[in-house]
Amino acid sequence: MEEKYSPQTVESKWQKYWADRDLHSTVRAPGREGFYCLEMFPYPSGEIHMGHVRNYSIGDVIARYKRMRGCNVLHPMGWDSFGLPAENAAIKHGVHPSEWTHKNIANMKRQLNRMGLSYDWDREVTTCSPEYYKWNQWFFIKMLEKGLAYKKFSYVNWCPSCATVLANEQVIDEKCWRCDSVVIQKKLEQWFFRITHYAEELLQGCDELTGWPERVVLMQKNWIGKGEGVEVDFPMEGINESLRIFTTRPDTLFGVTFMCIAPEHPLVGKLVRDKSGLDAVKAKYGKETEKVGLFTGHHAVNPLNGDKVPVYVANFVLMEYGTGAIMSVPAHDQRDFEFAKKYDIPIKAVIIAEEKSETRNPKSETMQEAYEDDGILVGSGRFTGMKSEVAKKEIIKYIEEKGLGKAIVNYKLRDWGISRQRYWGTPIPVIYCDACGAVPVPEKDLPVILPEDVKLTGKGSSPLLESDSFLYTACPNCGSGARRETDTMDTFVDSSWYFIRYCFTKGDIDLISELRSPESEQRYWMPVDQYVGGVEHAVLHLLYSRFFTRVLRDLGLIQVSEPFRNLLTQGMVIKDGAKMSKSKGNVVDPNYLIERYGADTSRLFSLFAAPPERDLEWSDKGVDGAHRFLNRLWGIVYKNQSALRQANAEIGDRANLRHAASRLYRKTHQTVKKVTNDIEREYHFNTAIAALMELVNEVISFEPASEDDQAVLKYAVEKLLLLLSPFSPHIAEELWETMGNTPSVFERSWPEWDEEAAKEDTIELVVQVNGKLRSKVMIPVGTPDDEIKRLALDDQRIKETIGDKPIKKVIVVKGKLVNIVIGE
RNA sequence: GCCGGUGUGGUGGAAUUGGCAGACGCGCCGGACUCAAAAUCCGGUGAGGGCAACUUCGUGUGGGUUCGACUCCCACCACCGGCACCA
Repeated sequence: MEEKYSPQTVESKWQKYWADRDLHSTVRAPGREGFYCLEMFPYPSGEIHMGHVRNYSIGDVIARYKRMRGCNVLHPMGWDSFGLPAENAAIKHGVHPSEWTHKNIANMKRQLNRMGLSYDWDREVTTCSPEYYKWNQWFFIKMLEKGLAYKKFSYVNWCPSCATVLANEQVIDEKCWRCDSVVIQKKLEQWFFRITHYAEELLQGCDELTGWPERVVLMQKNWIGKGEGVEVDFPMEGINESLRIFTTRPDTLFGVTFMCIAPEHPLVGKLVRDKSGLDAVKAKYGKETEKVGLFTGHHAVNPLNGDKVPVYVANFVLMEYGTGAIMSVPAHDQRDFEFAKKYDIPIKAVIIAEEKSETRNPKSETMQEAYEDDGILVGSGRFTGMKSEVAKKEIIKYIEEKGLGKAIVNYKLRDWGISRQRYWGTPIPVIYCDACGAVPVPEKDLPVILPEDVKLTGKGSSPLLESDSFLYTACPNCGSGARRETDTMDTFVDSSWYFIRYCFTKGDIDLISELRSPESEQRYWMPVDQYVGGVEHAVLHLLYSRFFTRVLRDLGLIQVSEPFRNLLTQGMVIKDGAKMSKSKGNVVDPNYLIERYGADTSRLFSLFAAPPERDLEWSDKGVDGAHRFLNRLWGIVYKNQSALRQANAEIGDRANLRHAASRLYRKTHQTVKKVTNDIEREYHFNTAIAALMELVNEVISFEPASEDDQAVLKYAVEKLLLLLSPFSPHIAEELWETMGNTPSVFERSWPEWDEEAAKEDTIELVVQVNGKLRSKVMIPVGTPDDEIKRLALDDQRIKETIGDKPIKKVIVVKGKLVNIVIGE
């Protein structure tokens, strides 16, 4: 054994050992409890960053811990390898996206292995390989059959100068990221996935996500945005039309004083004569906060009270939500209130607060702002006097009975637009034939291979239009000349089901037969037991995956509805108060860190500096501290190596141990207990590591003087190494072997603790007077309450504090403290 | 605006059920080793007062509940994140 700890030597030795023995590959073991541990796979940008180090260290601790607890652990890794950066590199450097991507994958795989992560590479997934994206295409075709995929016109970001579509991320301050031209919205025909079909189920399913952080579940609920209300038809006066509106506040129906419709509302053409006025409203559509309206000259009739109200076209009414038309109640909606003030429209209060007060119940004429709360109805015909809550139900009932409208549920969730006018993605498997229209590519012709002979210039629209061999084909229906769809799929499609692909080994498998098999591996592994990743995916990826899981379930391919049982969202890595980023120039390069300190130190620090879900403030000095800790541990084993090798494995009668040995023995059990509980309880690795540091401190101050002492020392160090191994696996293996044990440490079980051995025999009893600490008394564990009371009152300092004041009460908290309450 | 989160020493963070606030690490101070420095090791380290024993204050602010509050309740402030004309 070297005197000095050399991470490079130790780490490469054990990485080779693990690889040679295939220690991390997993096979299904029926009868043995499976545990599927998954971290979000990276985009192969070329280099790993500190966010990866943190994410994958967390996942690796969980995987290694669960293995030692006897679980059969599936811990796979792969590459989210379609996407824009590859294409940008091609435009900039002329290198093919495929070449660029595969080079990056090779480099990043080497880096991940250098971190000592326990992945089963036999299941590696690469989304840009035809054997993977073939199934994107297969799912697409099935979804098309089921009506879950469809095509419609939709707005996209369009740069007029580059003549191409931009992803939202490429639009910066409404300008093109490359040429700074103002981006416009262009209407194009796009493919969509009907995620709204599952809106209600995805919302209901949120309640089952008990292993997810509450805030993520909440974000999903808000994103789905369920709104329960009613649709009501307002007949138009003088023309044979009616205006259908949606409202969640039917209790305010009697307060309607005007109506608004969206500029794209179908009735606009019929109602509006003033084209320039309409254009003015359209110009202010969308993001503008200023409210602009145009009176159409027409009126609608409130079917509940017969009121004639003016109809406006307004810039703030969205065509995509509800019916694209609203009833406006200025007295009870702030936005309507502002609009009414601007255009001098009457305000009619129909709800008053339950508690009577001038400020809460201003007159309609003197209102300064809308009263948006619930209350009691006034001036609302037969519903006057009802509480809002009751009135909502009664009015909906009335409307339905009279055939004026119906109760309805709306969601903010929109269908998922998956078309991208980009090259580096999964080709959408559709062929356009003049005679037959849009025809799906038959299953037997899958995959539709992404062609290699494409020049990427960044100019023009979809790059696939450049490849004649790809573009021109025969119609699968009639055989006549046809063209392929040139759009590719959003890369979020790739990541919506990769966790299912991991259930099988890599290669060109027939995924569908595998899934359908009654013996299917997926039945054993799914759902993912622990998913670890950044919170930035709280809605998109995590929602799409939940959607896809349901789609696959309804196709009869999988059995679960929810893909991820437990979710851990780790915080960002921060330096100098900001997220690490190249533009801020505050990045720390993991390669440098690993080269200088080793993987064990890097892992240890990223786990120790903060609990996983919180942001981690980077500290170079903190890394030094973690490194010192491992050095100290190395020193202990080096200094005591012969004693550790030769000592008895068995400890004699505990009662015969001298005080220091007994103390260390107890501390060892306490540490096993604390580390285990900290990992089990929300993965609090930072406090688990702190406990290991405490044990190391104890071991260092322990001087073994007898055989019994040496046995205790050996016992303590062995437990210490087992407990440390998930965090810093290489050094744990090395020292484990040095002590004369057979590798691998990971083939040992996680240590158990003995509750009796962990117990202190004496405790320091805290004595308070009126809640203030006044003295401490050493007492044996198990001292009866009466005795504790007597000891506390007998204490010299307590006697002095109390003096001759009357004792009102004495409170004894078992094993902790005594509080003596005295009078003045 | 709506929803959520977080506020604790010089600093990252502990405090598991309402029971010793500041575990562990960093930094800093002092000491040992050294010609010297680095590394390492040992000791100290919330603030104020006191020679000292000790004592007062102290977990964003203000109130409350309790024998006892970082922890529970009410009101407020600051910062961070998500959504945002959603009818």
